[in-house]
Amino acid sequence: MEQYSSPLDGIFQALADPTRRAVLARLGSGPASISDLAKPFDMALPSFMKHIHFLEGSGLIRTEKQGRVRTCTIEKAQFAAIEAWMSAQRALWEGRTDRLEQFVTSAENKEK
Amino acid sequence: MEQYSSPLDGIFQALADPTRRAVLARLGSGPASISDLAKPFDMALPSFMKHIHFLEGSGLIRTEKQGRVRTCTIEKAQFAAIEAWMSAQRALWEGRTDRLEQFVTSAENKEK
DNA sequence: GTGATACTTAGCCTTATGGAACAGTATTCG
DNA sequence: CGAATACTGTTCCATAAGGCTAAGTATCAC
Repeated sequence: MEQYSSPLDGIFQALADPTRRAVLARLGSGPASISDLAKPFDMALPSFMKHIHFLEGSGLIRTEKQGRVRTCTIEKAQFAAIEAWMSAQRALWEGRTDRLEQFVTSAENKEK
Repeated sequence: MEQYSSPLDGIFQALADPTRRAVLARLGSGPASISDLAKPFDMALPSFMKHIHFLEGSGLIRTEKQGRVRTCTIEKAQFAAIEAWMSAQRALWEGRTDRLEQFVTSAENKEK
């Protein structure tokens, strides 16, 4: 039924893990390499890399490799999707039916 | 059943599924029974119930049974946790180091 | 050129998730 | 009472998530 899922699926899924939220918090204060990001975590590098790939797949970060170092940067624009969903949700329970709500809820309906 | 290191784990995980987001959207305009909520979905009721339990476990909804009908209500207060995390995140990349950021990021650290 | 560094790739394992079916319980209706 | 309604409990299944090792590749430092 839901063959085409919303970007929100990946975004919220990415945020559901404390390791990934911590990475985002770290990247909030500027780009960093994989190994710098991994340092605080008691985790094997390939396991950590899965989190990075997940974050990149959700669009919340962007990565670029130069030489042997891959640098990760936060993708602030993607956070707008969360704000939009939150706004639409609030609009619903505040009984508002404005343009933003119409836009976002119709986008949600297309998920199914 | 669900053991999370932070309430945010459960909240974001709950939001990561389109069925559950649709349920929240529906509940935004007022409480509803399980079967009313389930109607739009092409899904067996026990499967649907898992989503309801998940939402209840995350604190995003509250349910109460009267007679044979269980009524679900959205728990708006829980959405504040998301807003708080978003604010903290924005504060980080805007270079602010105010009280809110201090509070929320220290709460995040306690997750581990 | 050798060795250290910084990822990558590829398996493997365990648990969680999202779905199903089927049977059961408890209310409410006629 | 008996039947329909509204969940609820149980079990099963396939796939994804999150962790691990071990081994591979590509730079960079000397």
